[in-house]
Amino acid sequence: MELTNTILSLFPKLNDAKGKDGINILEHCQQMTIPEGTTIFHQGDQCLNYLLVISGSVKVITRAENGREIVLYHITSGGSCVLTTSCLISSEDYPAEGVTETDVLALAIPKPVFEQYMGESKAFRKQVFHSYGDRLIKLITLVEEISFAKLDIRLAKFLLEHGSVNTPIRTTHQVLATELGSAREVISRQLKEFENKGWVKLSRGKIEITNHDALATLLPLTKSFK
Amino acid sequence: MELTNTILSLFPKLNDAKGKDGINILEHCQQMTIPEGTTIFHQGDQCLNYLLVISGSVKVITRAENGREIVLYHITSGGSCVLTTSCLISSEDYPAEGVTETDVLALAIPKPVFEQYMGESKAFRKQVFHSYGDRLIKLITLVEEISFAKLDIRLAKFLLEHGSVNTPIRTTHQVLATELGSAREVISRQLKEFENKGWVKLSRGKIEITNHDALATLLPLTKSFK
DNA sequence: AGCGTTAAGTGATAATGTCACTTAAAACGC
DNA sequence: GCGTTTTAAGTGACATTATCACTTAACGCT
Repeated sequence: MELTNTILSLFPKLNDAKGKDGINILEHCQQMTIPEGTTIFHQGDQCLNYLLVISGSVKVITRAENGREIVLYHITSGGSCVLTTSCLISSEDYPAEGVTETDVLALAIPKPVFEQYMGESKAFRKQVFHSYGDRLIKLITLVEEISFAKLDIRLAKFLLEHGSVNTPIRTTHQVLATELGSAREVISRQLKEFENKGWVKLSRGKIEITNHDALATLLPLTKSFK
Repeated sequence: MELTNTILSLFPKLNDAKGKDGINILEHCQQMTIPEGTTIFHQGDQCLNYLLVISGSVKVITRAENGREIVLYHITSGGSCVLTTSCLISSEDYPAEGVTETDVLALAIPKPVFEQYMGESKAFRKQVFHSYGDRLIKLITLVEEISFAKLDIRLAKFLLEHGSVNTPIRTTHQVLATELGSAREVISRQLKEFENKGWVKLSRGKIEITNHDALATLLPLTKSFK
């Protein structure tokens, strides 16, 4: 079946995730389609499924009292929601909120099935742990960037990762600010500076990169940039 | 045995962590004593054991190129090092460094034993997952605090959590700066302000809280403060 | 074309970080 | 005990980022 192949290419480990009964875990999953803009979890929620994202994107954010937000990470094709997983087990409150950024196709593994396969399939455990490790590393990298990296550098990095000379970035300054944990005005000013230098061209809801190399010279030649 | 009881009181789940052979996981562990100031892991290390901390404290930090550091979290009695665990499985580079802050007594579970019990003991899995969830939540909270909370509030919170009117805090401004991801000068000035208001009394290497309630009024009445 | 909505710009000010120092306290060596 | 070294803390000037209270501009709709 076509979908099954897609799933297996995204989560190769699942292929080997067979229980004692020899039944592949995929037989116990349920597909879900979630429309854009849905809050799939927020602080204090209980969670009854282990979620694997087949297509689309979920952003995980945390919010300050004054309404400022910061994106912690995105869950895209092949990712799983470790935060809800952790809540499957530890049931602590988690201080974050997950919102679909696009329509999302996900695979839901019910809690009892999840627990069964965690015990029975080493491959499945590996899959789950891998996701955890990824998130931890992403979060640590985020802390590092927020604490140490200057905003112009982080902004340049974001622009280069999300656009190029002939593919403009379609987003608002507000979204960028949330993505980088800054304030809209700060982003606007920084972008304006880039524009004054002739590195980008701005218009409402759109940022065009006009000088890729100049932007790239801002970036440090370190681990954090690939 | 006395030590075993200590261990079990710290990690109650381990008591139930028996393999198929009925042998408790504790039989396969090895005790380690690690002197203060030892770097137990740093970026790129491989790790061959799952580490449980029995006594003492390990700080996990990340460092900027310019030498500034920030403490990500501490592993104390009853904690385990999920970062090395994640590297037990996923073997990605982790962007952090672990240093013992005191002499540390730890239990090392060799990788094969770890994997065996992960498969065989639900209790052990719970224990491991719980640690993971804790860390994720701590890191998310840290991101939130760094991004949104003002420094005076974070500093006040730290002071109240680590000292009281008759138990002064013995530490340097530099250590505090690292703990809060700020710069020494900023901490010094902020502390000086507190001193001018009569809330604390400063001397070299020591901070005495003289007005607990005044400090406490800075803190917001939210989730992040208990 | 006019209106409401959303995106972006602006100036003033506050908070925090950075740099290049100075000053002061403790620790060490003899 | 006293000078020397090391470490901790203080200081002023300046850069960066955040916040606030707006204004201006672009777009989508009827």
